[in-house]
Amino acid sequence: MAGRMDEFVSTFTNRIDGKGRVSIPAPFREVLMRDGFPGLYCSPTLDQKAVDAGGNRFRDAIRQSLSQFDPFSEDYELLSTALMGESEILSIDKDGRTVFSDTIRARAGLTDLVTFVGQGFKFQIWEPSRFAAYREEATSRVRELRKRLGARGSAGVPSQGGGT
Amino acid sequence: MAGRMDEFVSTFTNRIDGKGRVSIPAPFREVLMRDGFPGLYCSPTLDQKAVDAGGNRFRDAIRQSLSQFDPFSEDYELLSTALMGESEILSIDKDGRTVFSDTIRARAGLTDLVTFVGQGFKFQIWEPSRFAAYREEATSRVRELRKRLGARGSAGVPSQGGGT
DNA sequence: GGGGAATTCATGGGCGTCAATGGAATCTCA
DNA sequence: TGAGATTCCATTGACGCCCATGAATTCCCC
Repeated sequence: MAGRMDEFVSTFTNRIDGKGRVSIPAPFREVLMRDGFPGLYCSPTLDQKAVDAGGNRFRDAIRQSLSQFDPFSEDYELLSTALMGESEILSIDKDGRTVFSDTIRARAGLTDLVTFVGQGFKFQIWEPSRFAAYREEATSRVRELRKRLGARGSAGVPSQGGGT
Repeated sequence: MAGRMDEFVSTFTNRIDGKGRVSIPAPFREVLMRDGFPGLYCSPTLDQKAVDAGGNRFRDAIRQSLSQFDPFSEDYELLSTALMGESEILSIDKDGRTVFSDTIRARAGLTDLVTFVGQGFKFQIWEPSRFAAYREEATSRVRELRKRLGARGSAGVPSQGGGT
């Protein structure tokens, strides 16, 4: 897989060892390195049992959305609690591994395997079987969406088979 | 945990010992150190049973928000009384611990555990179970807010499509 | 073109360091 | 002088760092 990428692409599944360590997929490490964030910024995926992660670019997106609120407004309180309070900054060791906190493990329902799903400026962390189910659903929904759009002759949704 | 951060992020819960001492989470100490404030600036959270805390940046934000009011207005009186009058500056010992005043303990309803919630330029001090409830509420309200704004971006970022 | 060497990565284990916590010792002010 | 507070140590458990293994891939040279 060619490097030189500044976005998280593709899906990888790695093992959590006895000490709780997981290797972050090398291509993702490359992106993070390039991004410059000294670690891994993690934030819960609001409507899925998963966790979003990334570097500066991801973090800035969150901060930016907060910045439009008055620092002492109730909205800021709520958002900063939900977004920053629930976020975590994980460190990445010299071997490219990290240790997920209990909170993150619980949130994503992780046991001994983790699936990393590239999503451009961020990636997601899933429990493998849960992700498989989600992907199934997503795929069928896209299929259905295409059918709807196709009926109107739209070129909006590109065709392509299921996936990995 | 990767340092080099200039904002309070994530949530930590520490124990108050028999003498009233609590360790301030190391990452937060790091931020305070960087901020330069010699201690911990504490001010009551206006609409919650909790306490806001931070360094220079936090204190400046309070002043800034006060400055938007006419210094002789009743609003100014009320706010400055609530924000500045009720503020306290706590010291941090060599081991990174502080001792909360009775006022603060009462205001947040603290007993033997404290939860520190990062919120960017400040963090909040909560009694753990009380925070758990608030977090629930915050999360669901953000979810609904996000739905209302119809924002895309599974980053959980409302508006501004935190995308590429 | 093929076989082997060198690389890249994921993974495991041992160990030193640091943070959180508890307790003792010292200090201070009424 | 005594209660509360501040500084100094000690313990323990978590985390970061280094090295080893092994599999899969790439590179290179004959």
